[in-house]
Amino acid sequence: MDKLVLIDGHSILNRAFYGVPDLTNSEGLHTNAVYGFLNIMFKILEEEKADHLAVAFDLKEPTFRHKMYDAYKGTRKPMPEELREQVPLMKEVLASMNIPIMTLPGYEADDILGTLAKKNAANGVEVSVVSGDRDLLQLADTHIKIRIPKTSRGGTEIHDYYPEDVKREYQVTPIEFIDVKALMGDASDNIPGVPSIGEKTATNLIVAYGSIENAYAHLSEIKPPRAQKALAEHYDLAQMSKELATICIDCPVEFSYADMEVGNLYTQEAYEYMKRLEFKSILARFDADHMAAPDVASNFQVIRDFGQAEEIFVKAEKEKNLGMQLVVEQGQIYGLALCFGEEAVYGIAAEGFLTGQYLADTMSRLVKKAEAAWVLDLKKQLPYLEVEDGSSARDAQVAGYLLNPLKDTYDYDDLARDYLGMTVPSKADLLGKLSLGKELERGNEKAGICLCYMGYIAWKAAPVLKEKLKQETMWNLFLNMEMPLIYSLYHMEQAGIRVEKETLKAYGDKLKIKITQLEQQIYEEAGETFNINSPKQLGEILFEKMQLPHGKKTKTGYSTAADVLEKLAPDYPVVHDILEYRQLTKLNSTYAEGLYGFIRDDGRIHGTFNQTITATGRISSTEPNLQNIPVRMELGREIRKVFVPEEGYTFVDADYSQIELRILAHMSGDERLIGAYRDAQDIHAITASEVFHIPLNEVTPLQRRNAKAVNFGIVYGISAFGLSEDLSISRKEALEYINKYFETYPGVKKFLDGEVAKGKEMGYVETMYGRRRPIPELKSANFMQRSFGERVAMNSPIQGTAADIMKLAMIAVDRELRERNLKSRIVLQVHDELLVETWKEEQEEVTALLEDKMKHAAELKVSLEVEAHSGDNWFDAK
DNA sequence: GCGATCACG
DNA sequence: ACGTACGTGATCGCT
Repeated sequence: MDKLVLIDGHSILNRAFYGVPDLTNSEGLHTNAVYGFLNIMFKILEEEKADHLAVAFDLKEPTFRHKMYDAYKGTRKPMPEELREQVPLMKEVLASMNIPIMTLPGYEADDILGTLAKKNAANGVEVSVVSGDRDLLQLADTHIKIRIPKTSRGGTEIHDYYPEDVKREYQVTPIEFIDVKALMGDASDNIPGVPSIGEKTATNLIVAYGSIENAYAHLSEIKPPRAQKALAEHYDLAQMSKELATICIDCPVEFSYADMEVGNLYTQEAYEYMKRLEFKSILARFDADHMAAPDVASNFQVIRDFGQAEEIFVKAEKEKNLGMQLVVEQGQIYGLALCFGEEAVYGIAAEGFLTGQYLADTMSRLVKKAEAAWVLDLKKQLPYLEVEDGSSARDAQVAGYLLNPLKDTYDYDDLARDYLGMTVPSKADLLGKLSLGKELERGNEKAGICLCYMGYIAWKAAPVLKEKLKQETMWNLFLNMEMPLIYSLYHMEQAGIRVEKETLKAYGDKLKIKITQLEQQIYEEAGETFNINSPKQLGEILFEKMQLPHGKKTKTGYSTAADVLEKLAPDYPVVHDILEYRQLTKLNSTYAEGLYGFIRDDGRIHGTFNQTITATGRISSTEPNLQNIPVRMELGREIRKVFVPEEGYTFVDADYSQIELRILAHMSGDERLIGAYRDAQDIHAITASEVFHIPLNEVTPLQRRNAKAVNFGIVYGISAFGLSEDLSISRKEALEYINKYFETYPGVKKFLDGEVAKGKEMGYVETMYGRRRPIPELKSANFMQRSFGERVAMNSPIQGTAADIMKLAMIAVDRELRERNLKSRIVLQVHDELLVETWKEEQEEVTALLEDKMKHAAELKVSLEVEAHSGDNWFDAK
């Protein structure tokens, strides 16, 4: 079937500009609109499998509409500079892909689109018109689909309109839609409307009469009288507006169907553009066939012979800088990558005399001899190496994370792209879903190439990463915080935490009994059985069948979130039961059953602590997540009783007291807040006392609660809306609290404003230790995204500095435990808390050590306070 | 694969 | 006017 896609150039560019967070390439060019446009275009081309495509643009010169009406578009808002500069760029990029760009003197893009759409549809072509502008809906027809991209959270979704869809949404046909628009006017195009007729009245009139002309013919019947009078007085205006709003479908545009055929989009020229604009995801579309990338892989050598490997190792021993990579999967070693020059790139497979153990030992030896041995994901390789804290090993992925913590992955192909300007095939490109180790074993050539790339890129990117880290003053952070942390995290993972398997099972069984009871009760109360876990089904039962008053709605239906249900719980027993059911099923599936599956034969859970995930510098925990074990609710908290120390050991748990607020006091330098911490017993009460001007001993529990919420809000990047939600008060009241807080602590206000300003100017904010968080959203033209950026600018330096201090404390504690040859070991880190499995004879020493190292991890203008408790399970040690 | 929900700091 | 508190991960249902 013949298919044609027509794009409204300015409109989509505009959409993309406001929908995509600001992007800038290294030359400082703004690129977000072009990027968004291309993504929409590719998405549609793929969806439609269209073979014909063209993009229409407006010209600057006046059109027939201007001749008709002087003010037409005369007062249109000027385009922001960041967008304006992207228009010519967009055209160049389209031209580089041989996509026709259509303009026509005296006409707008709409007219070109209208003409081509109607003409081609009449010839049996299926036409899609892509625009952000709803005016185009008038073009919808049996064979013309209007496609309007909407930017939503996840990305862009495209809404499609055939005539019946227009009717469903606007109650009128596409042709009638013109009349509606003419009656109500359109400020964005400066089309005048009939005074006092708004969208509702206009729609009603056209639904009733079909057109302005026919409505006028039935003038005397028109209700309300206000509309009747308006139409009578302004009929000529309405008619002119209609002419202005009508898209021309027979303008003299000369593009034939054949002119719009899609050729090869992936030209060398286009490739160069995508590279220059740094559109990585789009570059990925240009497969290897279209690129003339230098063939680095021709130097790669896959080694399976012991003698050859030995010769290489002898050479490698003399090298200062190495790139290496030990391939380990499921406890087995499959190979070693080794690189020390452009022509010294080796992938050594574990085979015959080249055993895994031998390769690992060789790697350990080389790490010891080298000045710097760069690898990817050192922590994963440590179990097989004799490499310790202070070694020459450097992790290129962690370096990549410091340079840009917002990325999802730091694989060798990412590093190659970001720091070497090279497009190399990713592991998935080479092997798909196959495992590298297994393919290496099978002798798959591509696995050898993949292995070589790992070593090569680690080696090649190393000096670039080092230089960038130095330039951005993060080299020290890298070398003295992130690299040592790898070992602390590794030790913690190796240690694992003991979990009483049987007790956990019993806990789960207890939950399951109660769950079954509740389930039955809920079915009875609802009068039918359904899946309580399905928000969709639950919403229908509660808010349709049972007719409970609904609160918020989500995109997909009624919200059944806890905060909504809690409001209903006092009045409806079934809601109360559902809330309890939710709580219990959560505990059972995520914690009881979830954790059970992670208990290894040694009776312990060895989770993974990730160092390159968070935007702020915190670590994260997976498989399982040991940083979100319940504590706030009593029943959930019980689960901590199954986390126990080994025989002869006890738990010592130490956590920082309000570390983030203390950091705020220090970083802001606010004298009053610092003063508050000099004799801080209860910081929230002190805040209440100072903000509300009342003696400390007269602070009511409510005032304290409010002050606490404000303190939290400040750390999160305060907004009146957020605070009002949290406290269930009006926005005005929330704003008053905030203003009072800032009057009391002007230094804090100054600091937070300064961070936002710094973020806007530099594009990033930083922690006390120089860790950066880029905030592209701050430059967004979209209010929501920009506001988010502002909150992030206020929060990240605080949350990130707390993370830094905890990392320093962790490293210090771990080192000290080892240096003193103590048996005790850190088993968990939960952001402001360390849990140490402590040899009973060492309890006193370890407690003192923990307090000392944590308190003195940083010297701030206020003291860092640490609370330590001990117990024979995690519940009791809190 | 994604949204809704809910567990933590 | 816009529509939110900051940072995470696991599970479930559903397309």
